[in-house]
Amino acid sequence: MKTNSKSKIIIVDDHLLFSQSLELLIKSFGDYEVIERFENGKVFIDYLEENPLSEIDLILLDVNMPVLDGLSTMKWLKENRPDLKVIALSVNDDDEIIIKMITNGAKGYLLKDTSPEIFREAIHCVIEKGFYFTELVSGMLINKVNSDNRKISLKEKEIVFIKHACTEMTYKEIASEMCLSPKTIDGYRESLFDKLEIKTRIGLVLYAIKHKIVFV
Amino acid sequence: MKTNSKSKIIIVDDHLLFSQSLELLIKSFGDYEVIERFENGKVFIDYLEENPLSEIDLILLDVNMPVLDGLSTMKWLKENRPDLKVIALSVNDDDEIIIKMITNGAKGYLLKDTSPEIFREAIHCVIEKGFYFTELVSGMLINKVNSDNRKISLKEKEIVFIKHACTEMTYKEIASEMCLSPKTIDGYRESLFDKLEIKTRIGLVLYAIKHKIVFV
DNA sequence: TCGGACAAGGGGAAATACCCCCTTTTTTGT
DNA sequence: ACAAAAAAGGGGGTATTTCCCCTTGTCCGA
Repeated sequence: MKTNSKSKIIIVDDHLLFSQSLELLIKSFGDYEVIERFENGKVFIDYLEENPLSEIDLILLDVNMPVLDGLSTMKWLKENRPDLKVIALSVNDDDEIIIKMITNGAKGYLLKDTSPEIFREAIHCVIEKGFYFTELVSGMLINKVNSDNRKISLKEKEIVFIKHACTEMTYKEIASEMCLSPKTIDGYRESLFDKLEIKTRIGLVLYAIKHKIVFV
Repeated sequence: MKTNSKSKIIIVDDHLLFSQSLELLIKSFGDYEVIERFENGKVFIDYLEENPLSEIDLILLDVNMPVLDGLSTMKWLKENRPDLKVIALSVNDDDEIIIKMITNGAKGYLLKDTSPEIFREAIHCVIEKGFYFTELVSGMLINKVNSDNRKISLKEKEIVFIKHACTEMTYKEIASEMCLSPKTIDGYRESLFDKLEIKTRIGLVLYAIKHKIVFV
């Protein structure tokens, strides 16, 4: 039956203007229909759990959303519904997040300034062939597998310390806040300086902001 | 003739998916037509200069764009075409930028997660009555006029110093970089701490990033 | 000629950065 | 199952940097 019925698409995006408009754009292509729209990952997952048998050919998933964001949603899908095909949509071309979305199973990653023609081709491609990657994304994948293998993994305590370090508290104050001796805090500091290749607390703050450990 | 012809709208947004989709949404309302779309302020202004007589009822202006952003475009419009009505569209509800867009003549400010119904009402309102402000924006305006009158103005040297302070250089190194005595730098530091109500260099870094003096 | 900005400096307390050291628990490899 | 190896927490001491207050001169515009 699939050959003569339209492909079923779901949109998950908190920008209502965008998601409703996008539905119209997709409709105008003629080959697809938007069966549902959700404004964050949470309500989308709720829907999937209540309707496990609903037929879905493609999911258009926004990366930046409140409540449950694109990456977390992607992780849930990888775990629970790896059968579903997802194209991630985003305004930013941040290396990290693109890699993460793809390693968690996204079949495509499009920026929102993509032209409607390419968008249409990507939808077609993913539904028919299973994937679609732009040059931007392919290039990034090649770069990443070649170079960035030494992954810096931060432990929970370190993250907490970094967040505190991004305030005007002194280390002593941070220590008492975290119920640890100032010496332990000094140990965290030193090992982080070493690990992150920085020399001052300023460097730590810049690192934290760049890697979205803290928000400004 | 205006009463029985559709209102003419222009969209300026670099997200092609959004802008093309939005055109469809606006068309679906029935009362409006999108006569042009541009992907940044620069090409839009070029168009205005070449077609100074084109009839435009409303401009939907994205705030975050490459080449020439929403605010700069708004300033140009205030200077050169104050007759044109603009609704600013944005994903972020940053106080500063909202205030700036409005003080530069925007007749409305909508977040992109606005519902299509409110969007439609806003368009209607601005074309007919001249303005439309959501509660978010009104509340912000009231807050701002009441509280934030003391403007913090930074001098060029101070800006340069702040940029250097947002690196791992010591104050001594900054001094030699700026060809000043460490003690002069110390003076800059102290007066800034005072002015910006901060207590540590960390606070200065956070301030600089928050106010986009430096970028991460 | 007064005030105010800018530049420079002295002295000192506090915080930060950088050493080398120790014990206890947890994890891991085989 | 057991030893080896990390990881987590704490300690002493020192050098450097940051932070703070207070003074001196100069130049410039009102």
